[in-house]
Amino acid sequence: MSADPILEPLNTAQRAAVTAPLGPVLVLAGAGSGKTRVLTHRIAWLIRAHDVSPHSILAVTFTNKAAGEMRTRVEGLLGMPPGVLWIGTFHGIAHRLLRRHWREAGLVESFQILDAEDQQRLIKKLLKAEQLDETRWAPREVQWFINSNKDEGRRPRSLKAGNDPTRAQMIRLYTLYEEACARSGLVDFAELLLRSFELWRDQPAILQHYRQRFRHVLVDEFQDTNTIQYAWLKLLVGSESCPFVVGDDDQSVYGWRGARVENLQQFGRDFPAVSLFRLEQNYRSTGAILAAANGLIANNAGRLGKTLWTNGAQGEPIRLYAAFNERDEAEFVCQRIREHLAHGGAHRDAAVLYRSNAQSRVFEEIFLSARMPYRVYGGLRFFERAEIKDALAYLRLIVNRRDDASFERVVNLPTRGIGAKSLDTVRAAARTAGIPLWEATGACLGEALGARASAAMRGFMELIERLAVEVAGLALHEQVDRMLAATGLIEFHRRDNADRGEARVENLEELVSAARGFGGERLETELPPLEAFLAHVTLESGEGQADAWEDCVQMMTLHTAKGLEFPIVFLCGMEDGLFPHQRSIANLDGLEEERRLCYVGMTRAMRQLYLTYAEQRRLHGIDSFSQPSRFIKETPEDLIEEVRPRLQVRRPVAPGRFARATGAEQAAPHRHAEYSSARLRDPPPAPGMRLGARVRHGKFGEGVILTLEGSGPQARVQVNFERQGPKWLVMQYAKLEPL
DNA sequence: ATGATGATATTTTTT
DNA sequence: ATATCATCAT
Repeated sequence: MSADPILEPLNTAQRAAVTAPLGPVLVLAGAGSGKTRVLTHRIAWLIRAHDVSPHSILAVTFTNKAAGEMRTRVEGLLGMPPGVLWIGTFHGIAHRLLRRHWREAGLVESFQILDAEDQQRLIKKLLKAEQLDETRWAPREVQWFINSNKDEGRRPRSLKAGNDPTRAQMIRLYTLYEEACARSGLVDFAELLLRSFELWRDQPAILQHYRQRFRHVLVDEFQDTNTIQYAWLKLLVGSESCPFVVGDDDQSVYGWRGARVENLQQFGRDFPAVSLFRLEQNYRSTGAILAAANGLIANNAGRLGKTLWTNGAQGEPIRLYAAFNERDEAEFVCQRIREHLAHGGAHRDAAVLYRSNAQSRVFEEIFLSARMPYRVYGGLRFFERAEIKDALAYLRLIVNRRDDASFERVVNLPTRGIGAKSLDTVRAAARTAGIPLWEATGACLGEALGARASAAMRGFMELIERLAVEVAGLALHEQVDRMLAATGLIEFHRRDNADRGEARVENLEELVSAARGFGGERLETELPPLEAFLAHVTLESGEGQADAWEDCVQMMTLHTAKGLEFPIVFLCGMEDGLFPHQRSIANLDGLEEERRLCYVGMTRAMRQLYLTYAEQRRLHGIDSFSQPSRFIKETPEDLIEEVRPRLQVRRPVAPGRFARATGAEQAAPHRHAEYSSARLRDPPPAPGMRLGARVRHGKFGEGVILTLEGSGPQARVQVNFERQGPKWLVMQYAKLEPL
């Protein structure tokens, strides 16, 4: 047993979980405790020790990356491809089911997947058709209403408006949206899950089949499951199968998009026979980093309880840097990375983590001028680029003429003389007849449409029909290539003389390469290559930037960093209002989720952890002062070493105070001591600016003065705004108006 | 059909 | 500050 590659590399707790008796298992796995390892070794163990057929194992993850990693690692353990074993994301697996059982699920065979952007466009179209004001009915909110109801398993008919007219309208829009999707053969992300749940719920024979097949269901990141995902799992598992779920309540950071941490506790109630395991030994971080993270997360109530520990060294203290402003912050980080490089380190060892994407800008500027190579994660991905989506829309029309979203997108792209009026005619016809735009257009030709418009429309329809015929039987990349030529998309962008045109042509050419490289292996349901490709690109829209493996400083949001690790981590923008974010500060749940996010950030660090904040930060064009993040104060003080204590000289308060500061203050690392010592005895810096006075700000609206510091134009003032909460402002720039 | 203008919002993101 | 987006004018 000692040379056993499956059990030998595991510690006691991991081994206990992997070899747990066949039955429901819940593994609470702390950050860096070998979560994926337990999952993959469990799969290998089932196959080897229990002679379980890979055919009867289903492993579910949230991201394609995690699914891919799991597949590779299982393959490595078994020394062969796991073949029939199903490993995939919730959405990927739901999609697979719907392709197989499209008829029973009430879909059309060639249904296409709508991504978030497509969905919003469709909603906007609906609002316009309904002549609803977009300021009253924000598309984002309609979208949120629809998606969150789907995530909770609710169809429009099961919703009650009560006496709420707003809600009634929302429900109506949800209904209209569903009808539009059905007409067009479109399925959004949430629909994939809900629809496959309903498929099982309403088709006992099909459910029975999968229940019998998947005797072992493994789930990663269980704390991120939403209501419908959990219901789906429960339905599948029934009373016969063995669910093996792994999660960490302390890393639940997706509550805002429907994830239910409570599912962890619920699992215990739904499966009373559960075996519970805790993985608390951490293999990633130093003792100091773990102690800091543990100390911070201890401030959350209602945890399942878990304390990470390590056999390793205590390591270096957590470093705290109080920057003068956001540029100083970025320069400090840059400097520290340089030192790391000077000691022989690599760029990629360092990660800059922040709460919101906007923060990356300053770092980019500073890094650029310092010639520090970096890579920003997140942002637009390849298949989300406008020109790529245009091209895909053509391909989707070739596959499914009823796809209204795609029709609208490209009917006049490149421009072929089909104007808004003609389209309105067609839309009206489609709406009254309840048919797709494509059909409606056919009916309008020569009748409702004038001669010119008819000719243009006919040209468009013939183009699609001709392409569909021409392209049939060609290799996938030739299909794409032919389409690009025939539609004139390439030509269209080539004519765009602005330099973005060139980039777009390149991207379109890249799309052809992507098609050439598309294996289409997966998906047992033998989808035709083009349709498989289209599903693939919306479900796995690919990495943000191609050169992922160059030696660059890594920059990303805290959310994106979840699941990753780096030797050196900089947690930046540690300011109240930014992190925890202003919008989360008000309620306890929101604040606790932010705290977990901070915990996630800290536990990404292997050797060194830096916390930085800026005393003054320009955000949305205005400078404001903020307090250091409460998360800094919640981190045990003895673990923190201030890199450079604040120098009074750098603070633009009253001019008279400038003379004092000398380097001598370096020796006194008194944390935060001077923060709260506001000097309230100063005279009011401007007429009407007193404590408690009401003021108006151009951007923030009205508020009440809480604190005044300093005098003259350099004075700072803290105002509690009705809408945005408390803010520090510089009097000189704030242009406050007394009320 | 294209570009200028002005209003508006600006946490986090996968699929 | 800045990006996006709708509306309007050319």
